[in-house]
Amino acid sequence: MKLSTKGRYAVMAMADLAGNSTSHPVTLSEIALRQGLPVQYLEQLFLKLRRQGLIKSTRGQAGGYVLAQHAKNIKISTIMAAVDEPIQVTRCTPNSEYGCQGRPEQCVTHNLWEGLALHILAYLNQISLEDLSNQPVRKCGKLKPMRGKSL
Amino acid sequence: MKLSTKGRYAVMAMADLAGNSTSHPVTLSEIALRQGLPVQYLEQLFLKLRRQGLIKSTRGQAGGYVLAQHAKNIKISTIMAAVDEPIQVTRCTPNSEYGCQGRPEQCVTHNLWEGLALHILAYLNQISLEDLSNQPVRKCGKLKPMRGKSL
DNA sequence: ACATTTTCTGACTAATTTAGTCAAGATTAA
DNA sequence: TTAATCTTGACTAAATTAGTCAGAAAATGT
Repeated sequence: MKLSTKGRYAVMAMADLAGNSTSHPVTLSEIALRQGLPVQYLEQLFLKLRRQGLIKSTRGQAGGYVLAQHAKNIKISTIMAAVDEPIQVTRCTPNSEYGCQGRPEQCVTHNLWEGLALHILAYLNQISLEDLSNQPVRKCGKLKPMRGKSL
Repeated sequence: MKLSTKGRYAVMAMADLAGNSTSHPVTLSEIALRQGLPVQYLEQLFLKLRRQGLIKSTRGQAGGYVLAQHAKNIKISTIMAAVDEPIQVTRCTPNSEYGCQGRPEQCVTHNLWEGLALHILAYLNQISLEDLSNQPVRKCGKLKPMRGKSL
């Protein structure tokens, strides 16, 4: 059960954008530098984010990217979906070679995985970019779970 | 965010074992047949499950595998861990090339991913093999979320 | 007009992971 | 002994990941 860099980088970059693009557009190289990510990989991701209407771009000098919506309204789940990071815990399609092709007795675990996927989605859908910015800065590695809307 | 077949197959096979090994050991080929999984792949998985003390094996004729503990006490999270299916949503190690190497300001998303991992683990840790067996049989594809301890 | 900065886009690729297969041995029961 | 079964490591084809490369297009400053 892994999260690929695609999803992780996208959220990192969007969080950066949320915090820094308030007055003027932010360039990819700025973000790449601040977050320590490869620029040319970000280009790919931002293309998708723009096509999904999450960000707006300005070309040329003094250009860059800005959020297309208020940070409060952009959910983590939306970002993940935009860069093709699906929450995929079952391969129970009608045509799959293995799995429960219409054989309900083989499907004991199906509900388990479906439930897990719903669980994850609900979690990511409840947290917005704004929530990320508002949390207290904390050293990496020394993690204590938060109360309430636990990040 | 994907679940690999390793974790999925392991849970499927263990659930099968829980339901069928009450009176006598169950062979891998039986499980493979019932669940529609490749035998030789299951061998690999069962090796790990045995080494982690989740199942017991008997060799020779009439041999096979049995649960080493009561189904009630075997949590899904334990099975996943046993076959090396870690819940990995961050790569925030001290030596990673990208990520937040001691730079706390770059770590806005860290708590998010840690929280997600905890969330997933809690979910998988709350469900036992017995829970899987006790749920009502239901056609694959027609899924309605359950109440209470939602599978 | 021109140079510079920036986004935009598709094609390509090396490394890793996944999802197995293959082959040979060890152990036990009949 | 023979057949069934687990045990184990080595191997591999295919897919995915995580990028890189190259160049076009657009906007801006001089």
